[in-house]
Amino acid sequence: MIQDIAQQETFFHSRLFKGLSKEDMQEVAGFTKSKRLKAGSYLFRQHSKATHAYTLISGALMLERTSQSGRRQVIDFSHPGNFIGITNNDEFEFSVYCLRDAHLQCYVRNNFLELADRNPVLKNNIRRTGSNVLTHTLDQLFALGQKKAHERVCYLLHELSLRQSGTDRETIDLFMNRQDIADYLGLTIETVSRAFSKLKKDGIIAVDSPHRVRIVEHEQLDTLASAR
Amino acid sequence: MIQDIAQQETFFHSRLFKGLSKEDMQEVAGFTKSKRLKAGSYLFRQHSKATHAYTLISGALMLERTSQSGRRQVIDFSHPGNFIGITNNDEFEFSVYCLRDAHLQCYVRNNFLELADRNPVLKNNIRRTGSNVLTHTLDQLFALGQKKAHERVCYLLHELSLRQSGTDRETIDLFMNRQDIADYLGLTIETVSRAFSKLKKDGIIAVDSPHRVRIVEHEQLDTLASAR
DNA sequence: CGCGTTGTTGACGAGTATCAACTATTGTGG
DNA sequence: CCACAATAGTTGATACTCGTCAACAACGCG
Repeated sequence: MIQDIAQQETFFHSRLFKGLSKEDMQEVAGFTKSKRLKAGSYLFRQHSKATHAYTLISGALMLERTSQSGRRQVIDFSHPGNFIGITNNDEFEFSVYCLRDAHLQCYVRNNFLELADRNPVLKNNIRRTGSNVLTHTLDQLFALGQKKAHERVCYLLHELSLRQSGTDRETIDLFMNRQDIADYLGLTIETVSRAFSKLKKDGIIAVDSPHRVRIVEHEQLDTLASAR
Repeated sequence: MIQDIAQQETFFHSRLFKGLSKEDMQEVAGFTKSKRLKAGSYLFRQHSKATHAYTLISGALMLERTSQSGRRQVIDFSHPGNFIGITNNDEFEFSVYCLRDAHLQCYVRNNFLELADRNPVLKNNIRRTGSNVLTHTLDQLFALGQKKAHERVCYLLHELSLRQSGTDRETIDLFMNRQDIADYLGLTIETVSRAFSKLKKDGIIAVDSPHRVRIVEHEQLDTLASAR
């Protein structure tokens, strides 16, 4: 119950709707549906028609892209509050996989865009969200092109630390597995594992369990994350 | 003179203005200026105000991004016909450097966006162009994350082959230097050089001069370009 | 023609992938 | 709730790729 209120807050305070009036929000509510998604299923697939857009209320998602030869590149991980499905194309350019049982707000794309046409605030918010996708991808590009394995892992931990909800920036909940991390950072699972071991040995992080990591030396982690 | 006609053609047949009426084009012309840029100078810098947008008529540009630590990631190379400066943000997320004396069409951003608001065709074209930037970046991400040095070089050659104007898909004009290629592919100049040598030895390309390469085995090149 | 810049090649070492064995964790049925 | 199996993660040995440093070659320009 307390969690449900927190979830609603996440919805209304999402960057996407920041600055919208009560009336606007009611119109949004008119073409919005709630959706539950089980971990292990897909929200939508690469190349499917982009009929809807989504806000993640709770749970965790993963954006991935598969090449012709079947190899996967993980593009991003989604936290509550994130907006998914803003695409300039009519088709999605990636698949969205559910890592943890999720609750989403689901908007009809055409209604959404139409409202955005009339509402400069929303329009601007959407534009900025889209821009952030590109900025993020460019940062990732830099990480893959320039950084070493353990620096890439720091980059991920730094990102997760900033984005996860709640006030605790130290304890990081790794809701993805090692293969997902590897495919995100352009590494193998073994190298990712070794990177964690190295960071642990150097006293920068503490690994409580494979999916629960604490940042011990935040500054050193940040330095490594933005190295090169 | 003949070249000038060709350049005009490039402007009017640009994907950006595809499907626009004569009247629309006249309005576009109203807030459009011609601009010449010397090789070695910047069209605009990262973080500068995005007041204008551009179409490249002739010459060659390079999109790059610099990290806090001063390291450079080349994002893309621009050919005649390409649209530059579509950004969701108010600031540019990258710098644009002129590799070869360029002729550009230069639009006032606000007028441009305002017309786009009224004109669904143009709006759609802009949206698609923006989408292509993301798609391209995602492809590059995949290349950096998954491919080997010589495969990345093939990926670049394949791209250049597809995009360069003219009918000759075999002879490739490398208007950037080895450092630019290295920073685009996340490699060092030595590795890039060795990759060219290997492809030459394997009979896939012929290197007429450092900036002039012929594709001998197109199929093999494509296979390597899309490997993994 | 000499000089600076750009590109190539070689030797070597650091870093990452691969293969394999092992350990920890999670899930399932009794 | 436990035992066991299946899955996920870690560690070690080794090979290969790529980066680094250094020398050399080719090109462009005054």
